[in-house]
Amino acid sequence: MINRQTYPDHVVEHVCGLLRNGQLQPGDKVRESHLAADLGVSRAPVREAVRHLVGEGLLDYRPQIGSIVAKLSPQQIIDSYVARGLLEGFAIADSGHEFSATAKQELRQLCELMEVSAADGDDEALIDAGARFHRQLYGRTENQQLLGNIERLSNKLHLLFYRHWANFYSPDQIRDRHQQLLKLVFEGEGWAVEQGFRQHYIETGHKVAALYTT
Amino acid sequence: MINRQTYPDHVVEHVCGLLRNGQLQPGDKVRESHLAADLGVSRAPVREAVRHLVGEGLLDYRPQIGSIVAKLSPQQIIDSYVARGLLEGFAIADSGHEFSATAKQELRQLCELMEVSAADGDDEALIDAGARFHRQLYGRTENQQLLGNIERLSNKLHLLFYRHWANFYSPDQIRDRHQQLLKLVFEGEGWAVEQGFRQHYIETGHKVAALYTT
DNA sequence: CAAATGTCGAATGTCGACATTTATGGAGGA
DNA sequence: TCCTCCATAAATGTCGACATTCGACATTTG
Repeated sequence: MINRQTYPDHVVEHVCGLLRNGQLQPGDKVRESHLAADLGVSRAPVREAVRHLVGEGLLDYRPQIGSIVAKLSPQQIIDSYVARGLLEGFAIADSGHEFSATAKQELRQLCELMEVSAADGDDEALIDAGARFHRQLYGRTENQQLLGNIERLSNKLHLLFYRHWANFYSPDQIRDRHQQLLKLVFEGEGWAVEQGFRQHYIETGHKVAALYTT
Repeated sequence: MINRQTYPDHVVEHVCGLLRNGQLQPGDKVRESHLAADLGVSRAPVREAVRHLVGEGLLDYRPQIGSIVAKLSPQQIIDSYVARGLLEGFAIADSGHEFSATAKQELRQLCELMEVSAADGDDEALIDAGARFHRQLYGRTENQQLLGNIERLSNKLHLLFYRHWANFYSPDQIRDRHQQLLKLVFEGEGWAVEQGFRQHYIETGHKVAALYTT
């Protein structure tokens, strides 16, 4: 058995699941005892999982009080997307090797898939295609340190906000925006690539943040 | 009491202290029982502290085996410094407000202080001045998300490698390198600032990594 | 003699219980 | 009616103990 699955991992998965299906929403209290009871384990592994999620930025934690699902302010939302644009843009611009023809083809197909999914109103497929699109790009970096940071941030934003960004643009716009990014990437001008992705995420960040200015 | 000091915090401080004074070195095993015994607490808070340090990247962890002080490969060292240059450069270039005259003055004095400390062979003062120099720069960002990432990375590199970088350059070079960075920052060309800091850390990263190619 | 195997000690993984702190809700008084 | 205070309940913080797993050494076998 290569990767031994310990209890804390299960708990983390469980909480992520609750976040995904909306049973846990930003601001909700996360009670260790409840998680422990639900999963039939003691609080020790649950505490580890919770502390892990706190480290990931998915939960906010205050000693003696407990933890709640992270509730980012509009500014924090923007900041997070800015940071992601910075990291992803650099990762892509910095990854040395060329794209194979099949890799380019795949990425272009993902743009089409996004448009089709959006047109069909299949948010899940759209979001999944988007995630794959971006991961195929930033995943090319050989800088594992960078990759880890990107994935942490990506996962956090995905779990907290994935519900929303499907509705910001028309199917056409979604395809065009991502095709434009691809054009920058394939042309290979580092600085332009970085600027492009920064802008891409700044815009998304502002749109998401606008939903939380109540 | 604003910030309640819990046991795990003490343990984290303790481990960081051991890293600072060299009693813990990369690759050393970190035993929960020993830490618990040394600090007179049970293993529960120790485990939390260890998991926290794992999240910070200071410890490597393998289930059922335990954790060791992170032992970065030369490539990982370079990657980490590249990431830091990326984050710090952007944070500085992106921070909007101008420098006050006193702020500029303070930064220039830190350059001088670094030179003097290096000339005196006072590594501790040199390292401290360097840390303050960089923190005064990147700390100007209002992007808390970014700041958190920078400080995590900064702290990690500091604790793992602070012993070395004092010896890479002559006192003159140290002062000149940092004065050059200041010049870029004060002139305010965003892209040049980012490039400058990236280069600064790439060079440092390669020098540190070279020490670990045994 | 080398390699595989069995055994033992030690460290981690998990548990249940207790101590401490916080939040809640009601009783009492202004 | 509203505020204050206190009592109660519930959640977190910590502890000690047990179960399980890993690593190392001694032993056996080819």
